[in-house]
This record gives sequence, structure tokens and C-alpha cells, in this order.
Amino acid sequence: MVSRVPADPVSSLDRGKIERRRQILDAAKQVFADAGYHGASINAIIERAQIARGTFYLYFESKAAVFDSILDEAMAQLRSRIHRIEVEDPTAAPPQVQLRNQVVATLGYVVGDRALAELLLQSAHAPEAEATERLDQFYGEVRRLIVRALEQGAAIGLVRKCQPELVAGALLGMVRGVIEVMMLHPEPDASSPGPRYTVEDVVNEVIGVGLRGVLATER
Amino acid sequence: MVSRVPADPVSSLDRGKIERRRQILDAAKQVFADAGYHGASINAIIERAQIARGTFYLYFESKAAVFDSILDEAMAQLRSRIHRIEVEDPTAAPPQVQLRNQVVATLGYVVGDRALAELLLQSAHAPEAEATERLDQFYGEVRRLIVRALEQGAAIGLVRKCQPELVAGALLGMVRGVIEVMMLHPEPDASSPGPRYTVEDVVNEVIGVGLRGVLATER
Amino acid sequence: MVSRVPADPVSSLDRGKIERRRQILDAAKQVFADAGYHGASINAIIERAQIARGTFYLYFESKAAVFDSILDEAMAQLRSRIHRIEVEDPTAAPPQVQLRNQVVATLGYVVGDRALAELLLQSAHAPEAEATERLDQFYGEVRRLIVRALEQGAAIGLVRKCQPELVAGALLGMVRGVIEVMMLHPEPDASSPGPRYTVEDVVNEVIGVGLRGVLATER
Amino acid sequence: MVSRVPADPVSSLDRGKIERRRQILDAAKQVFADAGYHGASINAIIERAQIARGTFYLYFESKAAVFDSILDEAMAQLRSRIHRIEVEDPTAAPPQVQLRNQVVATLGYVVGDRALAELLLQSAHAPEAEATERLDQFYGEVRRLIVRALEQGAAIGLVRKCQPELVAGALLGMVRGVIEVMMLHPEPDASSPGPRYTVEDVVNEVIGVGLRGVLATER
DNA sequence: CATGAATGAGTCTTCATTCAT
DNA sequence: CATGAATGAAGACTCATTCAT
Repeated sequence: MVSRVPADPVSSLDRGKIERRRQILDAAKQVFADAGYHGASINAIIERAQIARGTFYLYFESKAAVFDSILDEAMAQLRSRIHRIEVEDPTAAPPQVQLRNQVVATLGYVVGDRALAELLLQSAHAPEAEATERLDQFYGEVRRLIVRALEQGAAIGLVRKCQPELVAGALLGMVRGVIEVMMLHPEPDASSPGPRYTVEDVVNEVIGVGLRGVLATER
Repeated sequence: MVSRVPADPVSSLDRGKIERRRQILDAAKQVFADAGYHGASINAIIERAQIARGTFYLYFESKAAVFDSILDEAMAQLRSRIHRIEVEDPTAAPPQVQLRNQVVATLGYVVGDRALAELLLQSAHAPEAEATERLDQFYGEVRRLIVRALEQGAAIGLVRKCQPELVAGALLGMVRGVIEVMMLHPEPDASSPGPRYTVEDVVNEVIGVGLRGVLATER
Repeated sequence: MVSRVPADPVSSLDRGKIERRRQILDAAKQVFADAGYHGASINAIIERAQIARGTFYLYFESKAAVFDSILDEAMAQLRSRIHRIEVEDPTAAPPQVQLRNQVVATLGYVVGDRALAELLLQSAHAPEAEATERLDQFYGEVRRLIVRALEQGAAIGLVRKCQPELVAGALLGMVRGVIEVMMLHPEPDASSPGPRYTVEDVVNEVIGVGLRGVLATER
Repeated sequence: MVSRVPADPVSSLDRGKIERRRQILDAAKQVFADAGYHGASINAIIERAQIARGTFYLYFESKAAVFDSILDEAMAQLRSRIHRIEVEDPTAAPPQVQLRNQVVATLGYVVGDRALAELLLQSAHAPEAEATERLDQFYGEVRRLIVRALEQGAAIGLVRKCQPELVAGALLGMVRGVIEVMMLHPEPDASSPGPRYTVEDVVNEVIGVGLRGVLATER
């Protein structure tokens, strides 16, 4: 870090470290997805990442720390896909379209990273403190995001009166439940029996149920 | 309970065995709820059940086996609370009431057994293969139950056209999500800050969202 | 522990546990003596004790705990060999004889348990907190014992005026130094070159130097 | 210090190397003193020395090697403070004064370098073979020095008949014991409770006990 | 039937040392 | 010469399961 070298190499060094970190993060994500937080052994992670035991601890303090990093990254990505819905701005798309776009973006992100999706569903509320709390926090944050959206929606008369926290829990659960069904079906790669759902399908149902419920329209 | 003597024991022994089994099952449920599948140690279970290590293995083949039994029992209870909704029979209550009753019964059962509720949410897709698969099966069964109900509902025009499996996943997830929120709040015992939700509240929102969605009625 | 059995067996069970404990304690003492606190691996201890890894932890909480137990036992033994020197009682042996007897008993105990002797000298002030502190405590206690003896000796005019703590340190160090020399020489088993010292020799010199110093008598 | 250029460097390089070596040696001494041989990590040493990991191994073959060097240096210093006591030369100071001077010089050196003092006492017979043997050698040499002095003293009738090796061990131990007591008390810097011993105090007691023992003079 | 002592595979983590840059 | 990323052997400890009594 003394930088006897001109300029570029420095960043190349850093780039090396960043790449390594990525490599470990990705390997860990896969392993967590496959085996759950507890079932994931450092061994499995370093084997997948093709690194030595010590190298792992060069980049992450502990197993819990990688887990944290994975969730942090996911949370950041999710946040970046969610914005306040513009109702006043006449140049903006209609609220329902904005909503649908965000749901598509969000769901698309999670479902696009199969390992992440599995990890999020799977370890849901893992056992020992460290990891559990992190997942709980994660879902807590998401729920708060939804609560805020519901309250804003209610303020502008878009959303009916309800207990926002319960409904947020219901909506979050709904999304998880729907992703779970997607995951159950074989990789969207090719010929295999059983239905296969696209993000479009899923978004349609989520929005359908979420907005209008399951009853037939002639209510 | 020591019974070194022969005696007439047959039935008394059986009754004893059944009680012992219950005792272990209850202890295990609590421990699984408190610590998750992995975090639950045989040690903790036998301590809570006040039995010796070996005795545990006299009643259950393995840790996974107790877990199984707990889920089996829960499944049986749930099934017993769910019936075909009678639409034709004019003497029966109206479908919506029948539905609500079943939801109340079901939710009430799960929420009434706090340990069970925690266990079901917590370990959701637990770590080690063994246990994971069992939970997946459990939820699979529940989902199938809902799919069938949706299809019947659709057949009689009560439910709108949809992809039943996805919607079943959404509804199941919704219920879990709502229970989760309930669990997050302090025991419904007494004075403590924050809202506290009753089964009634929860059922209202579940049915509300599930049947009509979140939109304001003037759609 | 339910004790369905009459009476004797209970103690036999306990005897078994006590023997096991002894077995581990002895193995550990040897290993600590050979390799020092840090150098001693649980592996080495269980190999020497011919037990499985888990068994070790059935009897001791940790490596540090066995170390503690060894020191505790030694301390108890030492204490039991040290008594107040009777000066007033005319039927008692003369003070110098009483002193010599105690030194013989004490030194004999330590030197008779070669492993203990090595352990006490060796790890003297080991590194990481746990064990270090225990050894420091141990020597602190011994030093306090000597300080008290010196003060009593001074009170009856047997011992000259001095800074008791420093002198206690000096005397304790002297004993350790002398034991160290003994340890350096081959097991007192048989024919081998170099001098070999008996407890008698050692006591003589310790008492000689301790009481009269090294100067020739015609001071 | 980066010196990518050839330059005239020879001597300047050497001087640089020597300084670096010193820097590492001093850092290591502190760390060994603080943490013991085992507890001392290369990490801690290079952090304190403000150098890179690899650099350490450019100056020392291994952790054990630095430890060796520290002891070698101390040994050299001690030797330089010990001389044959002149009895014949009438112009020389009286033997007892010469002795006292040397004890003062020696003890002063060790106690003056607190880190060294701690290191020497602490690791007394450290754990892993490598280091242990070196410390044993060190003390062996010191003991031999004392044996020689005792034999010379006996030859000229200054010292009474005794087993020189045992007595040497006793004296060496005494010195260590006394230093240990000094170390136990807070830095001789300022206001703090408990006694504090000066080198003078210590030398007095060492010489007192060593030469005359602990008995009251009216023997 | 009940017991609990014994087992050992497996887990996470540390750290001295090497070597390509 | 200096650097620090990479290595992997080794360590302490846990825990589900077995089996002789």
C-alpha cells in the first residue's frame, strides 16, 4: 500500500481484492442457498470458491459476517428498485403502472438470483442468534418499507383502511410464498414436466391477489 | 414407572409409553421453537423432558424423527379443521361464513400453540436436508389443500380465474406472514407497549386481503 | 442416579467416574509437563489417557479447567504438609526440626511427582490469560504462606528483620531453582553419568542457604 | 528506505539493515513480554514494528529465531557485567564490595529493561520445544557462571563447602524470585498503593539472604 | 424399559510461513 | 529489498448417536 508504482496498479490491486471478495461472496451465497445457514460449512464455501481456508478469513471475519454481507447487498439492491410512487406529477405513469413496474423490478431481481431467492426463503429465521437476527432485521426492514407505502397509499385514498403492519406482513408473506412456488419448479432452462412460471405470471398473480383478492369480480 | 417387575403391564405400559412420547414431543416442540432445528440439541430436549439420553432414542429414531412427528401431528390437526365448503346444501351456512369459520379454526389452532407457530415459521426450510425436506413436504401438503379449495371455488364460480398453484402459494405465504407479525409482538398477556393482534384481527385482514385485495372499494 | 439398586453400587458408579477423572488428570499432568500449557494439545492428552475426544469434555469443561484442577490439587497437597511451627509447646520438636520436616515433606511431595514438578516450573507464567493467571495465583498463594511464616518467625525473634515479601519471593525462587537443578538430572533410576541429588541433599542446601547464606562460618 | 535505486548504498544499506533488525528485535521483545512466547503472534510483532509480514522473514528465519536473538543479546550484556572477583590485588576493592557491585550491575540491567525482565520470567521454560530449549540453555549458562564463581569463592575460603550446582540453582532462583516480586508491583513511576521496591532494596535482600540466610544474627 | 458414559466425526477459527509481484 | 495475499496444518470444542449395565 506504499504505492511505489505510478497510479493504475493501485486500483488493480484493489480490483483483485474486490474480485476475490465477490468470488467468496458468490460461493457462499450458493452454499447458504443449498444448505441453509447452519448446514453451510466453511469447508463447503472454500471448496466452491477454490480458495484456501485461511483466505476466507482474510476477507471475512466469520461465517456470520459473510452471511451479513450477502443480506446487506440484497437489501441495497432492493432499496434501489423501490421509489416513492408519484401521484401528483401528471407526466408520470399512472400509479398502478408505477407500482407494477416496481414489483416487476423487485421480484425480477430476487428471482433472477436463484441462490439469493433460496437463501432468503430457506434459512428464514435461522437458529443461533447471529444469523437469525440478521434475517429478522432484513425482513423487518422490508416490512417497514411496505408499511410506509401502504400509509402513503391510504393518505391518497388509493388503499383502503387497514392495519398496515398486519397487511404488510401479509403482502410480504405473499411475495415469499409466490417465489417459493417458483423455486419449486425446475430451472426455467428447458424441457421438463410441470408448469413453469415467469416473472410476468407471478407479478400478475401477486398484483391480482394483492390488489383485488381472489374473489370473482361480480362481487 | 420403573417397572422391573413383569406384572400385567400390557395396557398400562402402553399408556405409559404414550405419555412418555407426549412428554418428549412437547419438550422437543418447545426446544425447536426456541432454538430452531439446528440449534435444538438432544441435550436440551431431554433436559426439558426430564429423561435420560438413551430414553429419547427409545421413542424416536433420531432428532429428525421427532421433528417429523411434530409436523405430522400438526398436519393431522389442520386437516381435521378443514372441510369441503358446502354450496349446494341450502341448510348450510353461506359459503363466505363457512370459509371464515375454517380460517378462524385453522389460524386459531396454529396461533394457540405458540411453540408450534414459532417452529413452523422459524425453521421454515431448515438447514439439514433431513429436516428441510420434511418442512417442504408439510407446506407442500398445505398448498395442495388450498389448490383444491381454489379449484372447487372456481368450479362454482366463487373464485375468479387464476393460476391456482401460484395463488395458493400467495395465500399460504400471506398466512405465514401474518402469523409472523403476530409472533413479533409480546405475549398477549398484559401491559406492554406496541399493538397486539388477536386472532380476530388477523383473520379479518387475511380474509380482507385474500378476498378483496388492498385497494379501496371505489374501484 | 435413580438408584434402584440397594446401596453399594452407587458408590461404585461414582468410583468409576472418579477413576476416570484421575486417569485424565494424570495424563494431562504428564502432557502439560512435557509440552507446557500451550504445547499441550487435547489430542495428546486423550491419546495418553486412552479416551475419546468427547470423553475428555465429559469430565472437564476445557483445557484450562484441567490445568486448574491440577494446580488446585497440588495446592491442597502442599497446604496439608505445612503447619504452624510450635514454639511454645515444650513437648514439640525444636523449631528448626519442625521447619526441616515441613521442608522435607513439601519438597518431597513436589519432587516425588516429577510431572508436577516439571509442570510447575515449566509453564511458569504461561501466556494466555486463563492459564497464566492460575499459575500466578498459585505462586501468589505460596508466597503468602511464606510471608506469614516469616512474620511469625520475626515475631518470636527467630528471623531477622527484612522485607518479608521480597524475602518470600527469594525463598520461593530458591526452591524452584533447586528443584530445577534436580529435574535437569536423569531420572533417579540407575546408572547414568553426572551427579544425582536426593531430596535430602536438596533440603540440606535449601535450608543451608536459606537460613545461613553461602558465606563461610568464620564471618 | 525504499531504495529502488542502486546508489552507493553498501554501508548505508547495512546501517539500514541493522536499524531494521533493532526495530524488529525491540518490537518482538515487547510482544513476547506482553503475551509470552506462544501468545506472541507474528502479526503483533510486525504491527508494532510497523513492517510488512514478509519483511520480518527477511531479517529472521522464524519466530523462534527472534526469540533466540533476544536471549543472545541479553546473555552478552549479562556477561559483560560479570568479572572475576579480584582477591589478591590489594588495590582492588574488598571482595564483598566487588560482589555487591556486580550484583547491582546485573540486576540493574535486567530490571532496567522491564520487557526483558518479564520475558525472562514469564516464558520461563516456554511451551514449544524450540523456545523452551533456548531458555533452558540461557539459564544453564547463567548457572554455570555462578557455579564457577562459587568454586572460586570456595577456593579462597570465602564460601563455605557446598554442592555448587545446587546452590547455584538456589541463587539463580532466588534472583528470579525477587525480580518476580518487583514485577508484580506497579511501575516505579508514581503514586499507587502497595509497596514498591528499588533495585537497592532488592540487592540488599538478595545479598542478605544469599550470604547470611534469614536467621537472626544471634545464632 | 431406562440409564448415562462413551464415542468420534465434524465445526469454526488461528497463525506461522511462503512467494509472486 | 519490501510487500502482503495466499496457504493449510493444527487447535479447541460440540453433539447426535450407541451400548453395556
